Amino acid sequence: MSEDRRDLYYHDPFHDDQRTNETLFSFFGPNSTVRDDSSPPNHQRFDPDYMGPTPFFTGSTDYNTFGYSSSSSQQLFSFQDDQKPVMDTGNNLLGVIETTPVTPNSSSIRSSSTDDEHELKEGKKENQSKDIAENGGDGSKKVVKQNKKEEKKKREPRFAFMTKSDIDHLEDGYRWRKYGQKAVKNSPYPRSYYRCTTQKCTVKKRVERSYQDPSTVITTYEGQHNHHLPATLRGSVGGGMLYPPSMMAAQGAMMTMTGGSSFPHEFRFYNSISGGGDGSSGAGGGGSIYQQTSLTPIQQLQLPDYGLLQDMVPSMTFKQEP
DNA sequence: CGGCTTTGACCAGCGC
DNA sequence: GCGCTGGTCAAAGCCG
Repeated sequence: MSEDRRDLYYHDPFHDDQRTNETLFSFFGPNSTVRDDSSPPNHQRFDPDYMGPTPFFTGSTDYNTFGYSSSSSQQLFSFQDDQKPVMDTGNNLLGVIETTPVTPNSSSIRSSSTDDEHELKEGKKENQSKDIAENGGDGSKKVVKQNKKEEKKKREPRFAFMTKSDIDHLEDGYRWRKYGQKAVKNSPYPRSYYRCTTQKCTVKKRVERSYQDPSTVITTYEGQHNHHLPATLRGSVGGGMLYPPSMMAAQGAMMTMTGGSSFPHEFRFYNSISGGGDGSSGAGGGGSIYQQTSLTPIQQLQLPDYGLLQDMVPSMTFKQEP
């Protein structure tokens, strides 16, 4: 990994409070004023029935809803166009969603180029393994290499999500299996690798804590779920549970980046007000109560090519700051 | 006992 | 070509 890469990732001061708050973060719709309680009827979309056969990440719902299961109150997310060159940070769209309870000073934003090439490796490696397996173990290396190159072009949609949380692995309604952990260069915090436990679901996520802001957890989702939420978790959803922003936002991101159905022109945030609990057992206890909270788009950063973004996400309207 | 985490080893890409 | 780094594998152990 080059220093440049890391710089791209960490360069923007995560706690830069000096940025304008006026920048329109158009993910939230043309008028960009994130909706609040005066929400449309479908704001009960946490109802598993509402979710219906459409899992998060599949991009068939009309818009996103956030749930939140941790004590954190702020999220930062970025969309990444995996069809673009690795170093093209211009394809990263970032924003901060700040909920009402959060301290205003904590608003921040950063560039998150993340490591596109890593997912290339992932894809290649995974496919390589598959190829080997399918070829009887010592299959043709040529075939493997060829497939590598082919795979290099294919990338799963990714969505980086930053959350202020004491909890590393936020509940998001899906079941994950940790398959690796690596120390991250220049960071005291390791990066954990998770895979969706559902068979044939290739969604992965990386979770790491920002070394610059240990209170911030960076979650990167990769791929799209091809299944429903786990029944047990879904059940708890109906019981007043919520999904943390990670998944909800990611879902919206996926919808967007993959050119799925209409992009949510509003984000709704459900803020946990669980009664004194740690809030981390979002999918489990069912004791948490979620309060709908309006979101305020804070700012956008590094959107050098709005035309490109528009192409990427035709269902959205991007506005450039003067 | 099944599912999950841990952890060291291995592999591949990239920069020098 | 070599070393560094990130990502994955897989065996071992843990836990409910």
